[in-house]
Amino acid sequence: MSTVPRTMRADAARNRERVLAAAAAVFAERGVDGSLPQVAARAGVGVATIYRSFPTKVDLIEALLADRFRAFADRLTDALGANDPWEALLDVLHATAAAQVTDRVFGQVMSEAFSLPAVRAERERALEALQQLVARAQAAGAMRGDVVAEDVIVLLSGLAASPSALDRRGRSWERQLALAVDGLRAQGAHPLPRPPLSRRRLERLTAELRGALASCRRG
Amino acid sequence: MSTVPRTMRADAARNRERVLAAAAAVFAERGVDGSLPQVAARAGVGVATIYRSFPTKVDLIEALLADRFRAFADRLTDALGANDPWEALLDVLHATAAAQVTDRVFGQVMSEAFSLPAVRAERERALEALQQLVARAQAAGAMRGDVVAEDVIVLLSGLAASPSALDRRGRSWERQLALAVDGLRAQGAHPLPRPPLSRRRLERLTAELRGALASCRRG
DNA sequence: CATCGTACGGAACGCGAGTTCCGTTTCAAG
DNA sequence: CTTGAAACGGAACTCGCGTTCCGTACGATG
Repeated sequence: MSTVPRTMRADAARNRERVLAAAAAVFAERGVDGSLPQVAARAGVGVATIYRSFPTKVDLIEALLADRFRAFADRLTDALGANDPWEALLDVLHATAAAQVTDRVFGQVMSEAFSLPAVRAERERALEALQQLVARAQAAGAMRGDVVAEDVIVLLSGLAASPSALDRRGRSWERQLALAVDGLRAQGAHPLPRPPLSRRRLERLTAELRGALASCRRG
Repeated sequence: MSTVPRTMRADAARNRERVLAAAAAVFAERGVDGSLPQVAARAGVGVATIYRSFPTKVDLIEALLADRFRAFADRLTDALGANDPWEALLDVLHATAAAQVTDRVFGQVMSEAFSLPAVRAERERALEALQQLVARAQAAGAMRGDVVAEDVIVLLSGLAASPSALDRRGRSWERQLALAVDGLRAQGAHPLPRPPLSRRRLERLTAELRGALASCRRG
């Protein structure tokens, strides 16, 4: 009867990192449509090696997304300590949009995989910080009073999915963000029709938006 | 030597219409991810029958999209005759967003396939009418002066790709549209960074956005 | 250095897509 | 009604995906 080794073998650990790095690059460029053969080739590894660390493609993507959502939540939490909550919110929106443009899979996840189990904890943390930040920006009089955190999430999702998100060089997503931000200001706001998407409904809708990840689970 | 028949056979014409109707339904619901087996089943027809009218899947989709873009261009052209250009623009935006929510493939095409050859003519017509309408709304003082027609297209694309577009029942896309529209008003506008996407670059970016249609061409 | 078992790469599997082939059916002209 | 061509449906082909299998190689232990 052999003892169970407590640590991974050296080559296994090394390959796990290689796979993660390659996956980050491939999914950043191609989004969830990036394929495991592509990841394996980029990592200089066989496909089966991926499966030794990640049971399915979705697990691999979730591992990457957890990081992105954690950074998002961290930015929001940090912003809560700022003097000017509105300006702090704008900074977070800019930084997050920039991350979405750089990382296509993160841009997609905002609208597609918002409900992935692995990112649930970070998503909750992010939403709660965002709610507080929105409330403070509204209390400061800079932000219109009739928007909620979910509206901001939907806004970011749309921004990431629009053509301007692909314009890395021209950065025209900054222009679209500025346009959208002007719609969030208290100054000159017109009443909004319809109630906002509830958090629960937002999760349900994002779960069915685009079949890419869902069909992975099926197959 | 036989004479070439000038008209289609009766059953062929009937099946062509059935295929178009089924394709409209399937692609409206599933977007470009709808499959030809689904269309064939819905039309009560074999897959090969589709290919007798449409050489490839993309040709079938383009046939549907030409209609949608024509309606878009028509709405814009009609709006040019209105008394209040700003209100007329808002009506067009609302009607178009509603069409995108109802027809998922039309929503996707705004952001994915703006550059399809078959819709080129209608797209040009739509853009030119939109440019005029924007100019008039700006001249009337209701619309901010630093936006261009391409900004509006990008805005619609983002709206169609956001989770709120799936909320058919709650119609929360109307809320997001109202939010975006407030960003287009002259009142309280803040200067925009970056130049807008040029029409050419917009076409190029939408051509590569999401590989769904592009990969059809490849395969 | 020997050896045991973990981790390896690449071939193979199943699936569903878009597309094509082919024997059969159906339309319509004579 | 006959008959030839056009159109039919569904099987079959190719492709790439996610996933699994298996003989081989190599890192860790004594």
